[in-house]
Amino acid sequence: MRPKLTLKQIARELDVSISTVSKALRDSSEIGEETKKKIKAFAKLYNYRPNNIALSLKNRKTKTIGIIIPEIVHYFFTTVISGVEQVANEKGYNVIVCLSNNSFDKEVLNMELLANGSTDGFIMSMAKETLQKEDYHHLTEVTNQGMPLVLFDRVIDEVHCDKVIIDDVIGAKKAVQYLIDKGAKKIGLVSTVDYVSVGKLRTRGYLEILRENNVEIDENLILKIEDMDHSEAEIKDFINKNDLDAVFAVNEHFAIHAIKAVQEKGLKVPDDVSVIGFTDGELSKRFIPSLTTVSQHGERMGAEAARLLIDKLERKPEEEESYKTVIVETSLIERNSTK
Amino acid sequence: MRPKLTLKQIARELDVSISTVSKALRDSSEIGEETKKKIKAFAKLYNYRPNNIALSLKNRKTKTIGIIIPEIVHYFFTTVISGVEQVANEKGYNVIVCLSNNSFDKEVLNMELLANGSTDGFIMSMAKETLQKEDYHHLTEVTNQGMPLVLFDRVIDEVHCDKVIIDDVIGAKKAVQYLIDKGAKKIGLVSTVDYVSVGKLRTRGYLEILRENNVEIDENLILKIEDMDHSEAEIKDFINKNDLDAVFAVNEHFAIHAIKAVQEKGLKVPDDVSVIGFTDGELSKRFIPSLTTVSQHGERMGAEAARLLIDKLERKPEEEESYKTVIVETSLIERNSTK
DNA sequence: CTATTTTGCGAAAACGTTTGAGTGTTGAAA
DNA sequence: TTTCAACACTCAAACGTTTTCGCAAAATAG
Repeated sequence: MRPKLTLKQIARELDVSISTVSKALRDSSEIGEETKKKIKAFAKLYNYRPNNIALSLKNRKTKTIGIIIPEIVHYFFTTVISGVEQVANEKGYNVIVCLSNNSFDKEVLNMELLANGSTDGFIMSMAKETLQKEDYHHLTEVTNQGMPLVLFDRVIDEVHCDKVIIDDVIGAKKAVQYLIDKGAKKIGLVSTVDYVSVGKLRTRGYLEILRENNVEIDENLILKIEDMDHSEAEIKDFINKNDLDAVFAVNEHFAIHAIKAVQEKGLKVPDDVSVIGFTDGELSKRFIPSLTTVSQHGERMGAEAARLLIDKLERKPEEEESYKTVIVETSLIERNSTK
Repeated sequence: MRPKLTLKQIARELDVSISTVSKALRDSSEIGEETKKKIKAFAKLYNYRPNNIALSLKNRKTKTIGIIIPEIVHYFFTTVISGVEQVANEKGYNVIVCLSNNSFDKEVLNMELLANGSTDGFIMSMAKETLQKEDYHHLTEVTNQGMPLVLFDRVIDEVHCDKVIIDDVIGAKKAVQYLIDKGAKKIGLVSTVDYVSVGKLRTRGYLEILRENNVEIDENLILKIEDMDHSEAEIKDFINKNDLDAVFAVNEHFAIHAIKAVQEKGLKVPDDVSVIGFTDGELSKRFIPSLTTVSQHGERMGAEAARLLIDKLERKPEEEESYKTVIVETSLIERNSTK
């Protein structure tokens, strides 16, 4: 076992000072050609690599981006990570992923941990519990310390920072308009409770577009799922009770449960009932019938978020502070669950 | 903007020395009660948190685990990460995730990056390209430096380290035996090329169990997919050419393509043809028909890997070195793609 | 009232790096 | 011969911690 080589060891070995070694390796003009050559050869031979921790301490930056997401076993978030990673690596940044498991406490803990020197900035999507509590002190805390923060997907107005979101309202409108255009009259909505901002916004899009098309709004056609664990039963019940032409579900999960429920009711998708989901994940592509969905382009969101964060990190201090909100367009992907 | 508080600043503010502050906060008996109280109150008021980077440098350990995986947009890997995360956090460790995108170069780069002080050890699954190249110098490099490494899923014998694998052979045998028990005579295999070790092992299980049951092996019933991008067409062709009772696919992806192909051929799953997959992902659960699969228990694998790694990290230096290979049992999950 | 112990605190080194300032030697110009 | 610049290098401080050691002053013992 050979421990890591340090400048000090090289210096001792070659009988020069530590600074000489450092300067030689950084090709400083202060050091003579002979010495440089010797030191570089030695460093190469023994595969010297500077210690990142020491560099971070010295430079007071880590070249690392922290991502905090509610859960990783979730297609959308992994595509976002993928997008962040690509841009980050391109620009010489590293990525740390932490999970909040949708818990407020763990989110706070993770932020504090990473904020104490581990990362230069944050990209995050807020935990459900945090949204419920409306306690954002940990976010303002880090921004007050001068650490840039980019929020994506689940964002809130109260926190001042860069944001990357999709046009949830427009996305929902696109979907429902599409159903209306196909002749649907009774369009059901399967959404989440309102403190989940995406649920709220998509619901708004649904309501707005119905109004714009002069379709009367029937509260009975709107289902708001509180508890994910019982979503299947609730959706089944909802589908059975109502006689729908079409269903707009705010996520994949709800969409396929709706399809199952329709099929179990003895009806066909898309012949009797059309179903549209939100989020373009594995399931949507592979399910049979494959799902027509509003695609969120997670990878693009991640890339945008990374770009925003790195811009902030590399901004000259004299430049003026300003916060942007980037809206990544959604697109409707037609597949076989609608006709 | 208020920058992070340091010991030095507290010391200056309260007119004591840095060491006094440090000791007071660590509740050393060297410091008088009065002074301790004063310093602690100040630190609490201004929310002092020690700088992790400085601590890492001082202690020469980071309390961070690096995970390197081929891709993150992949259910199995995310479950593993989830498992690692749980155990790591329990034991006070942080997790850094890096992606190799199945590229050898990126894998090497990531390892070097993380090895230079960022992490105390590695948990990884090797990139496909690395397996092809059979170049493991980056792995031996880090282990030589005394950094513990735990390999999971895609492992190789040449590297000496802890490993977490599933009993691929036994898993495959379980699946195929199940098909035989159900009366299948002509059982097709959809596998990968042999340098992907899991493909090789699952193929071996298939062959062994056929032999044990005195079923003659027909090479025509074995398909080895080289190029994932053309897997769909290849599988379709394979299904059309052969008149099978059942199909054993080495992953979800292949399994659902097999189901599609069977259906497009005008046959029914599971009535005419049974299909079993490997890996229990979202697709398997939600596909219709839902897939009977061999579950890999990714979360359990991640947890085991984390435990092995942390054991190594916290091992006293005098304890003897030894490498374990933990085999996580697979289990057959019966769903609707077999009868 | 001296001698010794205890108490309370500070100085300094260390982790590995970078960098501005300082130093000694050489060689050439004045 | 003096002066000065150029060269090639070293010193030391800094980043934020922890920890060993040393040293006063106060408290106790004799």
